[in-house]
Amino acid sequence: MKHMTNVARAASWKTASSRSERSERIRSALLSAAAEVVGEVGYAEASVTMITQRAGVGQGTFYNYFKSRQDLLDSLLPDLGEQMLDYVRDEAVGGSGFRDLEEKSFRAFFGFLKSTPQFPRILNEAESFAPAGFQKHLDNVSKRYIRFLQRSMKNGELQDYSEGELEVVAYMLMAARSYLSQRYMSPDGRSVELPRLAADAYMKFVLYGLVGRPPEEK
Amino acid sequence: MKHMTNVARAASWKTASSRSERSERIRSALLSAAAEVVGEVGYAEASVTMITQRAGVGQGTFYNYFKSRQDLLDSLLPDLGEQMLDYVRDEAVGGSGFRDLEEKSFRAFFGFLKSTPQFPRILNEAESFAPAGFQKHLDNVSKRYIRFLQRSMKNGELQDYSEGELEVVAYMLMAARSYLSQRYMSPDGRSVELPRLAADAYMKFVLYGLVGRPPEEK
Amino acid sequence: MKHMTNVARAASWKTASSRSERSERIRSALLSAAAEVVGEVGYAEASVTMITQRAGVGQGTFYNYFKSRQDLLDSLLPDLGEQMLDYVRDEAVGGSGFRDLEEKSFRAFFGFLKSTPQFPRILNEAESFAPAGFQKHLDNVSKRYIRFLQRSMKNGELQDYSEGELEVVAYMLMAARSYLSQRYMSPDGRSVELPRLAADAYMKFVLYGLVGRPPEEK
Amino acid sequence: MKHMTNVARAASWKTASSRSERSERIRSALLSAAAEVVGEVGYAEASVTMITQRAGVGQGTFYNYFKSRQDLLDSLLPDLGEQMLDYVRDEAVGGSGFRDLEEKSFRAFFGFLKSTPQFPRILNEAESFAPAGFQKHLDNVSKRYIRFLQRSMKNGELQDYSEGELEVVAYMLMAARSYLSQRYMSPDGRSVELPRLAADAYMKFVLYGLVGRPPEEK
DNA sequence: AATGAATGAGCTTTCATTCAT
DNA sequence: AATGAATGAAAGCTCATTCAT
Repeated sequence: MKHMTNVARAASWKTASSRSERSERIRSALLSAAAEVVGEVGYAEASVTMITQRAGVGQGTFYNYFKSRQDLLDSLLPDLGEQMLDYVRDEAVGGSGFRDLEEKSFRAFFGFLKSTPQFPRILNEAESFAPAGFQKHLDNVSKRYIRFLQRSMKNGELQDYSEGELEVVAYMLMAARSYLSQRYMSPDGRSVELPRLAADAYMKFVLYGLVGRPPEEK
Repeated sequence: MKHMTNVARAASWKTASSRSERSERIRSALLSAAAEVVGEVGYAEASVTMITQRAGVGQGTFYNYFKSRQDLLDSLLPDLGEQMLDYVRDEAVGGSGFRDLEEKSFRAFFGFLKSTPQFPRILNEAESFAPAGFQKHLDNVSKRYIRFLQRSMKNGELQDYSEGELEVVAYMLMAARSYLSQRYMSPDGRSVELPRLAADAYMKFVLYGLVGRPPEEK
Repeated sequence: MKHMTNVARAASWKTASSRSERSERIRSALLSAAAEVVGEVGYAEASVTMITQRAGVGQGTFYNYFKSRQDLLDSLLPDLGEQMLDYVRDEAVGGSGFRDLEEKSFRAFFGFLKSTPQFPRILNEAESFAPAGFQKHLDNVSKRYIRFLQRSMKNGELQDYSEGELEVVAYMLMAARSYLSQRYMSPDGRSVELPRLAADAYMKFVLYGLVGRPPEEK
Repeated sequence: MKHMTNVARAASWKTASSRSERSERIRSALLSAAAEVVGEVGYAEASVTMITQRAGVGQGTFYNYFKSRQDLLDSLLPDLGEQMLDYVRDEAVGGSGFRDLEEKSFRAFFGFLKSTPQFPRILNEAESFAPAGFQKHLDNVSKRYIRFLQRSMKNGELQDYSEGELEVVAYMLMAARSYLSQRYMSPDGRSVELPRLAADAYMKFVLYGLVGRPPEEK
C-alpha cells in the first residue's frame, strides 16, 4: 500500500466487497485525502472540493460521511496521531532503559514523518483549527510520555523530579520534537530529514537534563 | 493607557493633533486591532471588516495603510516580535551569569504575555499564514539566543556543546517557551499564568541540561 | 415565446426535463439576460448580480457556467453575432444578383434588430470590453461580405475594384450599418426603426458607388 | 506646445500668472489628462485618481473644477471634437470643388489623429459613457457635412440626392471615417496610419457614389 | 448511497466623493 | 483654492452546504 499513488490509494474503495467495507474505505479515503490536502495547503485553504477530488468521490458524498467540513477537520489529527503513536510504539518495542527507549522513540517519530510529512503542519495548525482534536492528541501523547518518565524514575534512571515537574518536562520534549520537525522540513513541505547533529544534540541535552550524565560513547 | 479598553485605545487617534501624528496613530491602531482579532479568532478568520471595526475606522481606511490584508498580516509578527524582544531585553538588563539571565528572560517572556496574550497564537499561526514574517522572527530570536549561549559557554558556564549543537538547543528552548505559553493559556485565550512549578521545572531541566548542576537553592 | 416577458423567458429552465437540458437552458438564460442587461446599461455597468437576477438564478450559479464575468462578456458578441448572421442568411436566401442580395441582407439586418435591439450597443462596446470577441465577429462578417463582393465582381456586376479595395469597402458598409442602426435607435434603446428614406439612400449610394448605375425603379 | 511631454503640458499651470489664468490652465490640464487616460484605458477604467495624477494636481482639486467624474467625461468629447473640427477646417481651407475638399478633409481627419490618437476610442465609447456629449458632437459634425454636401449639390457636382438622403449619406461617411480609424489603429492604440490603398478606396467609392464618376488620374 | 448543480453569505478590494486642514 | 486621508457602497468571486435526481 505504501507505494500506491495517492489517488490510487484514495480510490481503492472501488474494489471493496461488502457494503460496510466500502463505506469504511470511503471514509478512510476522505481522511487520507484530507491529510494530504491539509498538509499541502493548510486547514484554512483545504476546501471540500479539493478533498473530494483527491479522494475520487463526488462532492456531495462528503456529507454522507461527515456532518460538516469542521467535523472532518476535527477527526484529522486524532486519526493521524494514533497512527503516529502506533508506529512509534512498534518501533520502540524491545528497547530497554530510558536512554535506549527515548532515543528509539525520538528516531521513530522522525521515521514516521518520512511516510507522513504532512504531520507537523497538521499538528501545528490543529491547535487553531481543530482545538478539540489538538487537546485530545496532546493529552494522549503527554500521558504516555509522563508514564514513561515515571517508570524510568522508579527505576532510578533519572534525577529527582516531582510528578508535576515531569509533566512540564514532557511538554518541553514534545515541543522540541514539534519544532525540530518543522525546522528540518524541506522547503516544499514534502519531506523531513533530521541531521545527525540535531539528533545528537537532542539526546545530549535530554540526557544531561534528565539523567545527569552525558551520553555514553557508542 | 494600559487599562483603557481595547476599543478606546484603538480610537485614541481621534484626539491626535498633527496630521502625521494622526496617521501614525491610525496605523498603530490597525496593528493593535489586528493583533487582538488574530489573537481571538486566528489569521484565517481575521477579516478586514473585523479589524477596522475594532480599530474604529472605516473599511476603506484600511487600504490607505496597507496594500492588502496579507500585507498587514505579514507585518503583524515582526511588529509584535520586536516589542517582545525589547521588553525582554529591558527586563533582563543587569542580570549576570547564565543562570540569572536565562531565568530573568524566561520570566520576562511570560511577563510580556500578560499584556499581549495573543502572542502565542499569532506566533504559532504565523508559520502558515505569514511565513516570511515568521522566519524573520525566528531568525531574530534564535540569533540572539545562540549568541547568549555562546557567550555563556566562553565564560565556562556551560557543558561542552558545539556551535551547531547550541543552535539545536536554542530551538528546543524557544519551542519550550512557545509550548508552555500555550499550555498555560487560559481557556478564553485572554491571559497566560505560568505556575511556579512550571518555571521551576523549566529552570531545573535547563540547568541540568546545560550547566550540569541542579539549580542552587535560593 | 417571442412575447413572454424577459424574466419569464429567462426562467423557463424551471420547466426543463432532463438534467443536461436544464443546464443548457440556464446557460442560455444567462446569455440572454446578459444581452438584455448589456444592451440597457452597457458592458461596464452590467454586474453579475443584475444578470443573474434577470435570468432568475442565484448569484453563485453564474460561476457554474462562466469562469468569470469577463468570460461571459467575451462570449456575448460571438453568440449574438452568429444569431445575426444566421438570421440574415436565412432571409437573403433565394435572392439573385448583387442589388437584390445586398438589399435583402441590409433589410434583414434591421429585421434582426427588431428582436435584438441591444445588438448595436453590444457591438459598439465590445470593441473596448471584449476585444477578442469583437475581432472574431468583425472577421466573420467582413470575410463573408468580401466573398460576396468578389462573387458579384466576377459576375461583372460591379465597377473595377481591387481585392484590397473591396476589403476597405466592406468595412465602410459594415460601418454604415452600425452607425445607421444607432442613428435610428429609439431613445429608450428598445427598438430600431429604419425609415424607408434611409434604406433608399443607402441603396442609392451603394449602387452608384459599386455598380455605377442608379437603382432601377421598382 | 505640441512637443512638450504630456506631464509637462499638464503641469504647465504652475507657471501661470493671473489667478483666473491659472484656473483656466488647471481645468485644461485636467481635460488633457483625461483625454490621454481615457484614450489609454477607456472611460470605464479612467479613475479620478489617474486623471489627477496625470494632470499633476491633488485628488481633491478635481472637484473644484468639475461637479463629478461624469461631468468631466461629458465635457471630453465636445472639447476634443471642436479641436478636431478646427484642425480639419484649417487644413481644408483653400480647397475647391467637392472632390478636392472631401479628400483634403478626409486626409486632415487622419492628420489630426496623429496628434490625438485617443480620439477614435473616445468617440466610440462616448456613445455609451457620455451620450449627451456624443449626440452634440455628431450633430455638430453632421450639420457641417450636410451643408458641405448641399453646397456641392447646388454647384451641380453631385448626383441627384434629396436633402434627407444627404443626411443619411453624411452619416455613412462619418461612420466610414470612424471605422477606418479604428481599423488602422496600431495595436498599442498610440498611432493611426491609414494606408494609401484605404484612402484611395474611400475616395473611389465616394466619388462613384456621389459624383457618379471615377476619380480622375492625378 | 452517490452525485453535482444551485445557492447565498461573506470575503477582499476599488473608487467617487467629502471634508478638515 | 489646493490637498489627500477617510469613507462606505458596491463590485467580483469562493465555497460550505443543500437537495433533486
